[in-house]
Amino acid sequence: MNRWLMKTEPDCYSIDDLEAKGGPDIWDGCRNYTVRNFMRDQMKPGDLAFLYHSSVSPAGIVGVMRVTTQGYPDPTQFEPSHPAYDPKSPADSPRWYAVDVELIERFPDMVTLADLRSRPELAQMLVLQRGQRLSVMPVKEAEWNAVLEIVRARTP
DNA sequence: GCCAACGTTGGC
DNA sequence: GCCAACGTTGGC
Repeated sequence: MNRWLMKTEPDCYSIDDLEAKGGPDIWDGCRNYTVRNFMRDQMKPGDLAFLYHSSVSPAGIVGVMRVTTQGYPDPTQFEPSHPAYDPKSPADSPRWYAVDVELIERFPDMVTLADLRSRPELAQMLVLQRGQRLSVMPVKEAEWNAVLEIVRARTP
């Protein structure tokens, strides 16, 4: 099982939207080749992912999701009205991929970037690295557990 | 709104 | 295939 961190701007799609869905929803719109490769080649049903809210203050992790599908072609790349429409993506060889995810835990409080940076054991976590912009990135098991420890320590 | 970092594009 | 210009991300 792999572990991931998946970023979204909550103004666009938030944990509230996923919770309101009441089940799996598509994680679409990613237009970066490294992320595409993760989704197409490495993400599997049963993988877990932190749900991260970016471009808000503070930014941070707000919950845990489970991946419910393998990667499959992102339908939004073929929708001219969609902001992430890609007219150059061949229909017979789609360029962009999506997965489905479901919410399995909503944290009582966001684990903010400042919270993460306060933990020496998370110093190497990718989301904390300078210039790191991937919207989907792998998380090491030890890092995963350390984040959950922060959450559990707050929840008697 | 600033700006560092990095990905993508396109001319050559 | 190089690399300068440009665009985007995303924290601050």
